[in-house]
Amino acid sequence: MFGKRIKIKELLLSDNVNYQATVMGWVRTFRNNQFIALNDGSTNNNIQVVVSLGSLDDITLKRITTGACIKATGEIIASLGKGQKVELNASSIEILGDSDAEKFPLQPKKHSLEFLREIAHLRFRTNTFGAIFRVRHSLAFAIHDFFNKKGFVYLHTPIITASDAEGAGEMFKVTTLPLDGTAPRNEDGSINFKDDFFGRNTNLTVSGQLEGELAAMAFSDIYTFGPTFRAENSNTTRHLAEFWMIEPEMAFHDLEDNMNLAEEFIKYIIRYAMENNREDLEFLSQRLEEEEKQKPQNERSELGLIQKLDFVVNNDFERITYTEAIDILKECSHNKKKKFNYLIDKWGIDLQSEHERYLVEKHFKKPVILTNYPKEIKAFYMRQNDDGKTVAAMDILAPGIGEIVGGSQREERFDKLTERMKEMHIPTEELDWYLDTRRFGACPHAGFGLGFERIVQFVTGMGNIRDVIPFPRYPKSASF
RNA sequence: UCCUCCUUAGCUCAGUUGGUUAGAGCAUCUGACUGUUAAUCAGAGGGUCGCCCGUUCAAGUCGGGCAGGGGGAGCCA
Repeated sequence: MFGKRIKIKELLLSDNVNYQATVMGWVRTFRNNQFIALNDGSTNNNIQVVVSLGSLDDITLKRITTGACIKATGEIIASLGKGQKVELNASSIEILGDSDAEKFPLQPKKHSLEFLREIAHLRFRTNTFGAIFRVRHSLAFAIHDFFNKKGFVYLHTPIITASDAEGAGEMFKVTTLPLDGTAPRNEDGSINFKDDFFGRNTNLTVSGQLEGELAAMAFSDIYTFGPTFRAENSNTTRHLAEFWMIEPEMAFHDLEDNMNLAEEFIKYIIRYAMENNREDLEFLSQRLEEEEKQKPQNERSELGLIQKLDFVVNNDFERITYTEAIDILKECSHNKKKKFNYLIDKWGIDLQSEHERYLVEKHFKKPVILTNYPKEIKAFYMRQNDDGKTVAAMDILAPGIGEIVGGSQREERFDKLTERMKEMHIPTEELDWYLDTRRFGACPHAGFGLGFERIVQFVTGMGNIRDVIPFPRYPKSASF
């Protein structure tokens, strides 16, 4: 049996000393030919492995380099130095994997996030990315935990879909037809998919919502949590071509129920990370603080990362309607002084990110839930309000990130839904299976979608979404 | 896709009005030292200045194009 070792997290958690232990991990630094800072990914903290002078031959000593993988056995003792409570006094050290110091790109120094993105396969071995991906794990776990406790069914919606009418964005095509121009064609010149693998045009999913609604009409409460694909040419710090999305769908919920659940959900998963990843968040908080010091005073955020999360968890989100938001924006001095690139003049326009940021970061200084948008700027499936102008939509806007959740009460009335689909040129025949939910036992229901990487960004304080997913996919980039 | 900035050693960056042999810190290698905390000290190696074209007696430096990257915008989660 090889794996008989103690994880560094467990070892550091206890103050016990004077016992034999074996640790395995990767060398972060090797100081003084004597002190190894060893990390195994279980925690951001390293165990100090002490090699007593003359106890190792020179050849082995030379192989203890940054990045090398080693197994160390010895006695855990109270540290003779400052900076750590306990350390391992090595009686034997075995090199499990060498790491050529001249070639290993990670050095015991600060690297830029841009450089680390180019070596994403190795960046897990840094403090920052170790912390990020442990937090990401905790958030993912907390999501399942939250819904499971509430009796939701975890639904796996298809990744390959035949419908391209979801309207959520450009889609990636899925096909086994040849790309050399010899694919079969219809008379009008378009590709004939009859002989394609699925016998029809298929794409990667942009949302599992429509399928989620089908299941909610049987289980009452379901959620999806899986990868989603958008072929948009988006080059920003908050968009990916492949990202993970959480989409709960609840029967017997109206817009208010929906908002309540979304707010409770966000607070739950943040709280979970704060309770289970304290050290990682403290590290990330410190990292952010140092990054902020580079910025001019007026651009720095008022709260530190942990303070910000504390605040979000302990305060109610602000809830206002689209109409109220327009009034606030129209009357604010920022608008009157013409400081917006897009000035707010009339009801009905879509809010730009500068407006959302103003509301969240300047006006309310907390997460904001915006409701009841004009129907013209929202999707076909959102429930029409009695005013004939708005739909029961809600977006949750978070400081620094912008839109983090988009949701709505769904239009359960068959006639209203099909009418709206026709107005918006959504082919009803292609979504006939979806309309069956309205034909057979329809009920008021609601749901929302939450971009997983966006919440990971929010909790870790990372500015670029490409740094919170292990191997980011975006235009012109699909390495690893 | 649009706007804008950037690209010089393995990494982070200096490099003056265009002018002789392009620098620093860290990393790496060699040696010294040994209870260090990104150890310290001494020495050494390391460059097609992103690529192509142009202006000029002369280009890391000026102009154009291309590529890659950052930030912002749009689309959205």
